[in-house]
Amino acid sequence: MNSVKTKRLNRVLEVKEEHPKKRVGIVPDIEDFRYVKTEAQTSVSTKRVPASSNKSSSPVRLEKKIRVSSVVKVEVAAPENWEAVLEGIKNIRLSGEAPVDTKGCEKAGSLLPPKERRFAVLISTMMSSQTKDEVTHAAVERLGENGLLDPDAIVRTDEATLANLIKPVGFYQRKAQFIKEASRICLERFGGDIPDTLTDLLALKGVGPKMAHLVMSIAWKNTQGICVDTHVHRISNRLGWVFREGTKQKTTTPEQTRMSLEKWLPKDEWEPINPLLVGFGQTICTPLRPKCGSCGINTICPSAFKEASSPNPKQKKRGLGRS
DNA sequence: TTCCAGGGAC
DNA sequence: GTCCCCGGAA
Repeated sequence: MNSVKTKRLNRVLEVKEEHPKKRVGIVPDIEDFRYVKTEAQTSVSTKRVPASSNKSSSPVRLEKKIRVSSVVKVEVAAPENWEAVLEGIKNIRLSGEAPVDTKGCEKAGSLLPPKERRFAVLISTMMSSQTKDEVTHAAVERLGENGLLDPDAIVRTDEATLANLIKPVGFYQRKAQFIKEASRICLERFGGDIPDTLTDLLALKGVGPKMAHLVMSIAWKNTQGICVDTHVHRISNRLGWVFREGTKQKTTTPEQTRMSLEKWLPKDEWEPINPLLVGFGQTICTPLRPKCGSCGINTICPSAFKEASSPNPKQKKRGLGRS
């Protein structure tokens, strides 16, 4: 067991040594955009830029600005028992079906040639947030039937038509707009293919860290980071797997969770951890009233029965009126 | 009726 | 950090 820890530390040290800490490029079109080769921390912000020199009628334009900054990875010991916990969750997942198992994005365009398949994965991913997998899948099918799993065709389709086609997916109007714009960028800057780096994916509106990592994994088979969604975020905290930088406090955002997890979780677990925890979160480790009683790791989980089936203690006030 | 999810805009 | 987008689930 000591060997495990040693191995882990060696691994981390390795990362530390190869850390180049260099700026390697500036992406055109986006002002003041710098990134480093070693992705480690991603922040996304928007910036106001004058739309054009002299059009008083047009408002300022917003550019999405991404900065991937490097941080020195420190030696972080893996959580006690993490292997047993992970193993336990894997066993739980083997014995039951979870919605995530009847997948979505992974299967998108699986019959298509590589480039077309990648595009289908991107579009599928962009549509999938807050949307059941079956609904996303159906929308992808509908696009395919209409010859619209193709950036060129999408660019030539008007937004309302596109929105109508994908309609049952969540936020379809907004997504139609983002998908059209992403298609244009794929054509203009990537020869009709999808971006193959995290940074370029993040530059697409409608693609945030969660989806960007998912696309890198699925479309390019090149896992750059952990795809952290609400389930991974919640469960990692319940397990005591993640902490805010330099503290022992829980993380408060999925991005903090991602960085904290990546510090110690072996890389070959990065891709499978998402479907694993998502399914676990859908069936057992639910946001509200987790089913600790029937959870196979309730003897080793630090949060077992801690927030059990008591009535929702949340008393966060919503905006009750106007001021 | 309220809550919730990724991401954008502010 | 807060609201908004849609619609389904609690």
